[in-house]
Parts: sequence; structure tokens; C-alpha cells
Amino acid sequence: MSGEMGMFISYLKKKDLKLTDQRKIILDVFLKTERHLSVEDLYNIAKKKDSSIGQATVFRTLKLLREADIAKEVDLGDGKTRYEHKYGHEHHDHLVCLECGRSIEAVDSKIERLQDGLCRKHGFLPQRHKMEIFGICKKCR
Amino acid sequence: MSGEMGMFISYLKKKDLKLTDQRKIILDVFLKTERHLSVEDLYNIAKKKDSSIGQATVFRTLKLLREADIAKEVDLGDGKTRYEHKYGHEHHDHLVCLECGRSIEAVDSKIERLQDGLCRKHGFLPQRHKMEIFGICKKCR
DNA sequence: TTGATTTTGAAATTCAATATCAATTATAGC
DNA sequence: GCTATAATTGATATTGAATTTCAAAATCAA
Repeated sequence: MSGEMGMFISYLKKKDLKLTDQRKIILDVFLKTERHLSVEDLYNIAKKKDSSIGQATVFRTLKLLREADIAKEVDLGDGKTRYEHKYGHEHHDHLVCLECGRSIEAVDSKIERLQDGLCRKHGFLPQRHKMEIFGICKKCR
Repeated sequence: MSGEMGMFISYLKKKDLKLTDQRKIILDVFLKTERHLSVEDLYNIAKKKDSSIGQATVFRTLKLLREADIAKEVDLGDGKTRYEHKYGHEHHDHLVCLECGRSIEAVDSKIERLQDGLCRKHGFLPQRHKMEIFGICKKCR
């Protein structure tokens, strides 16, 4: 069992929620996919494992995964909310190209540390954050 | 005439767009309002100045103002896109409280500098960015 | 095993974002 | 000022992601 599955089980226990087959399959598939997934994307992949899984469940499970700090919301500026898992990934920001739509994952641990400091200065307890820079990428310039 | 109006006129000229009464009124009202405004919010305010102004025009004008770098998109996590003007404001991030919904504007020039550096390192030309930290504010803790 | 409670999936609903289109308006060139 | 051309407008319709609904099914503590 992966660490993420353990985190999820703990989270569900804490909230008096149940561990269902659907939730297990959705998390499993989610962790194995290295992409920014919309609800529909993940639904299409999960369906292959268990054709009875519905979109609503995927939607609800992604919300739970975000609360459990296993998933991260990403906005690529196309009007759909996308998710990525945190498994095996350092913190990173997204540089989203307005020309080709591709996104680069850029890491800077200093930024995160400064963000935490900023929160502390305001007595604010951070839970998650969203950070996307939109512009033109190297190739499109 | 404010600097912003000048910026807007230049932008419109560059794009071969026209300066209309509606656009002037919408920008004027937008600059005078110190709040995070949804399209509907701004529509309701602008309507008082000129009751013939339609939502669609407000929506389209806000888009133009963002392109002209006069407006900034803000996500307060309630599913509506909001806008704030940049007039008289330093760059700032938003700390959005998940309990009470209020948002704190927090400034850290170091973060912005690091972000620019990050972009440069990836050959990326930044145009705008979105940065919101969600958590619990001082009062709600 | 039981029973209270949660979960599920199909379908319906909501609602912000966006497109449509005929009428109106801005502006460059005469 | 006029005219032609292209852009703009606002009411309305449409889209589509996000969310809710609800009866049937599944979970799990006792």
C-alpha cells in the first residue's frame, strides 16, 4: 500500500467516511497518471478499470483527495479545473504558455519558504495554494 | 485623464479597437471601486451610471482591461472570476480564508523577483500571474 | 448479522462564461 | 460634414463544467 493510500484512509477515518472500492480505484489510477487531469479525463481512465464508476463519484473523490492533501488543483486557464497528484513531486509552480497551452513545472523552494513567512506575518494558517504564471514559452517566442 | 485611461486608449489603438462611451464608463467605475468585483458586481454598479449598459459588454470590457494590464484576475475560490484594478496598488498575493471568505492582500516583493527569475531560467516570458493561498485567517483560528 | 449511515451513479439542475446577431456606433478618408 | 467600413452593443440563447438530487446499494461498528 502506498503512503498516499494510507493518508487517504486516515483522512476518511477522521471524517467518518467510508473506504469504498470506487475510491480505491480512483486514487490508484490518479496516482499512476502523470498528467494534469480534469474530472472527465480521470473519469475516462477510471472507467476502464471499472466501467460502473460514474463521473459524480470521480468529482467527489477528487475533492476528498484535495482535502486530504494528496491532490492539488491546477488552473491551466482553459476553464476546466485540473488536478495533479503530489506523489513523488516537489512543490512547483506552473508556467502556462498562452500560445501553445503547454505548462512547464518550475521549482523554487525559496518561493515557498517566503510564502510561508508571509502567512505567518499575517497570522494566517495556509492549507493549500494556487500559483500559475501565464506567458509565452521558449518555443513560442 | 488617468494614466489607466491613457493605457486603455493606447491598447485599443494598437488592436484597432474603438473607444466607446460604454468602455469609458466601465473603466471609470472599475477604477473607482476598491473591491474584488465579479462581472455581475461591476455590471450592477455600471448600470447606475448608464442603465443601457449590458452584462456582455462589461464581461468583454473586463477581458480587454486584463489584456491591457489594467485589471487583474483574482480567484477567491467561490467559482466566480473576480477582478481588481492595479491602479495605486503594489503587486500583492491573496490570502483567502476558507472559513469566513475574506481575503487579505499580502505584499512580498521578494517573491515576485524570484518568480521573474524562475521564468527567465526557463526562457519563459511572463505576462501575468495568479497567486492565492487558501487557509484560515487570524480571526477564524 | 444487523441496522444506521454513507455512498453511488444516472440524470437533472445550476449558473458563470461565452456566442449569436441585427441594430447601432466609431472613425478614417474623402 | 458625409460616407463607407468595420467594430460594438445588448438582449437573448447556448454551452458546458460544477454540483445536486434521490432511490438503490454498500460499508462497517456493534
